[in-house]
Amino acid sequence: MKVPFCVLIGQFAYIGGIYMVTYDPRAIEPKWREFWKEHHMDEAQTDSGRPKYYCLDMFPYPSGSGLHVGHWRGYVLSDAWSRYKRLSGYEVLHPMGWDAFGLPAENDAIKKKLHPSIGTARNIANFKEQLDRMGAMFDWSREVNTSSPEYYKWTQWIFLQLFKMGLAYRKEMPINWCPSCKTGLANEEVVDGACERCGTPVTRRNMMQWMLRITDYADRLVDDLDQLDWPEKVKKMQANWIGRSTGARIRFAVVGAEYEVEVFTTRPDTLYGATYMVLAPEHPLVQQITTTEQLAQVEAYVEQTLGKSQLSRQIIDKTKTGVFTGAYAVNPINQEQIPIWIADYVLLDYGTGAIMAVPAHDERDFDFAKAFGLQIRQVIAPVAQGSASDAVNLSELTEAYTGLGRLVQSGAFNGLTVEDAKERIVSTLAQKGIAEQTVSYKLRDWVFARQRYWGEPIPVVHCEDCGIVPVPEEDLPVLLPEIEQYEPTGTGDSPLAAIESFVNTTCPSCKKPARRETDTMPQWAGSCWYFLRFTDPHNHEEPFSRENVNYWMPVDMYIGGVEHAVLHLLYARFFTKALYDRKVINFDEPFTRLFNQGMMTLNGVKMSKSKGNVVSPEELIDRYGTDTLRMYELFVGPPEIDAEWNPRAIEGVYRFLGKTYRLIVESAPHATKTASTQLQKLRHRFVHQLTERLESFRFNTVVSAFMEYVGALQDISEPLDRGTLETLTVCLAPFAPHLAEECYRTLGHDESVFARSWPNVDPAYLIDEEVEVVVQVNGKIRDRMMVDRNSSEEHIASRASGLETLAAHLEGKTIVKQIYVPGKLINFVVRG
RNA sequence: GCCGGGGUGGCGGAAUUGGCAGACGCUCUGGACUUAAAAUCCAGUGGGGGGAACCCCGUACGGGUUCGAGUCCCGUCCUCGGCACCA
Repeated sequence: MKVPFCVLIGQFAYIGGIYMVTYDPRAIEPKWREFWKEHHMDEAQTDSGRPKYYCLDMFPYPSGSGLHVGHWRGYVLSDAWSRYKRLSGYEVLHPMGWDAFGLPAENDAIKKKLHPSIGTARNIANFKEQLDRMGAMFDWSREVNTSSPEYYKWTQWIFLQLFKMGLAYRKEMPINWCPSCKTGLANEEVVDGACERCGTPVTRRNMMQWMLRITDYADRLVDDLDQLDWPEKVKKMQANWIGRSTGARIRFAVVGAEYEVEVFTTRPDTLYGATYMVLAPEHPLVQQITTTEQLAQVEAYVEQTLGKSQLSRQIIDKTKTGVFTGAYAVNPINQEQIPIWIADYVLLDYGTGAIMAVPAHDERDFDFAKAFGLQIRQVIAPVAQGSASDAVNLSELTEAYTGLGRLVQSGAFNGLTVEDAKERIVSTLAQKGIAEQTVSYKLRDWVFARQRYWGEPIPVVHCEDCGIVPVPEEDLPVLLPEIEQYEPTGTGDSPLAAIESFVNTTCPSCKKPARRETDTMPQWAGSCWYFLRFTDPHNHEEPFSRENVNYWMPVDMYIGGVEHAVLHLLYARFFTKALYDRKVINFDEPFTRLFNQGMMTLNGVKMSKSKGNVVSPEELIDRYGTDTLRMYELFVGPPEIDAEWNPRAIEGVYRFLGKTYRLIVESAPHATKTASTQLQKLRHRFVHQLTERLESFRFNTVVSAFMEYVGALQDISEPLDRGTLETLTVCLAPFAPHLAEECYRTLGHDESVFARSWPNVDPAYLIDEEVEVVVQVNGKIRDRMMVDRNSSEEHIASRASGLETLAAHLEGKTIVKQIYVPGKLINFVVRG
């Protein structure tokens, strides 16, 4: 077999006797990454005079498995957007860092018997190299690492501010406990009753816990969502999570005792229909009101409930169980005596942990009443639609009626609408001091402590005399000790509790011996404020200077996965609001705009190392180059939608870039100075369309716009002009930056293509003198014709109706109507 | 159960305000170049009918509004997320 004669000379290949331009990304890409680095092009300046733009990626947890093409999606998006913003005249801050504390590093360390900081450092180095090959414009001079003492010193500082504001407190309470991770969890970390991280069903465990009073901010966290340019879906998820509902607290006296049972209800209008009450089994009143006859049964039931996991209590089995306490309460509206039950469908930590049960108008109460033969009394009658009277329809209920209507069997309140009755009944009771309007939330305070090693030590000291004493700010950071044994103890104590040299200290206040807090902060702590640190990452005096933080913040564009819709994004908003209240910063929302990129799937499943379906970028880069992979990631589908990896389709993008490169390089030597009208029109239309698609984040169609334009340029026989070639090059720069730099030099420039600015559109070129008008009969297209842009409707109608192609459709019929959409369409409506 | 997103060729997807459905890419077929291949280029590619010009059907399904519906309204099915005994 003969070896073909092929020599590469720069960008030209000599193949079989002719010179051909070849696109060889391997020869192009590394040198431009060097060039950008050398010229510090990725670093954001505060004194450039350009308006600031802060574009942020959700920083990664540096896992051992590295990046796959799914991770690329968000990073490519943010990089293309950042570069576009830069070309559009902004000074762009686009930093990157590491969310480096957390369980996987710790578990991995235990397995490999290697300190977590070592594995973490190695993973970070690997991630950084991978990100580097992406050609992304990250400002590495601002890199942060949440597990470094220089960083977590300030995480601890922020904790102290929260403590001083009364937002951090300790409380003994049952918390979610993951038996596998051997640590407490926040509510947000429990998914379907199981640990979000490892899937083990969580149990309840009574523990003294550090808590953050996020519920104090519930109203602001939900109200301020309105001002954010976020996906509606995410805003709704947060609002649902916070779960604000307005209702009333009503107190019922217990018969023959001094106790009162307070309930929360959103339906005070149904008070006459309350036929029994239910307390959560853990409710403190249970022991006091239970009669001796019922004691054994009640105690057994309480024990049974406490033994149930959250999973089986709330998710698997919703059949109603419960026990009568033997006690009765007095309904304050009609003095009726109703039995008090306990049942596990009432949760201790929502509302007051007790309810008035209205089986006729609540599905759960209905099920319970049916199961235990309790009375069901209808007090709301649906009002037939269109009926003006308040005619009632009192039929036997087969299910709870939860709709609107008017009150019946409700004494003086009969006939009122549900809405009116809610107010009237509460105000009636309020006058006697036994009820008031109130608001309840699903959001709970945040369990802010983990019993693990690899996290920020909580900077407080326990002193026998002074109680809980914060570590003085000047003594921060409280360093995580270098230790040999960091296995979780499982006893509820952190591994730090076993380190005498760490635990034993002196009280900052009275100087007597004292013990350090040994719990660490949850993984979310560091990510609650990293976006602030990026604005001033090397500050040793404070977490950030006011000047810098207020200059760059808030983040203008935040890009990341939707999996953080509630957790991280809610916590970060809470920290921001608290710091705003502490007057540390002058804004109270961190992320003005949020974009959630879709996942990358393979065989319909989310790409992940554990599922064994990852596609690694490395070999793709070797084969096609970074620019091709970048553009493919954008082309694969709408950026917010999950996309299936298609190994074939990347070829198309590669072909396109090769074509583009050849077009520019081959045309450059004989590019004309001036452009024909045709080329001008093509160019301005292209830029117009491109910009529009870009601004609306339709990146997949951005790539098509390039393909169409380059295709059109190839079809043109005349030589291309400089303006066309340069515009195309500049426009390509955000997406295929290496290729754009290369082409820009070929076009004779010495400086970076990013010194240019995004091209303007001259609207004059968007208008055609001749336009195509679609000709329809009864809405069906029968022909099209070219007409002068300024033609009158009469002219167009007469020309169109005379078209040969229309004859058959108009013959023997009368035109009863004519619709004309200027410059677009004429439609004849015919009859007969 | 509740809340949200989505259903368009063989495939990924376009169609921004109701106005040419299927842009762009992949796949496949044919052709050019080549001793041959790769690469590249050209043509075709929703279904059906016809020799042809053309005609009919077609955006999950069933209705409706409209001169005109992928787009708006009502109902149904499927699918993917989120929440889930939150009173």
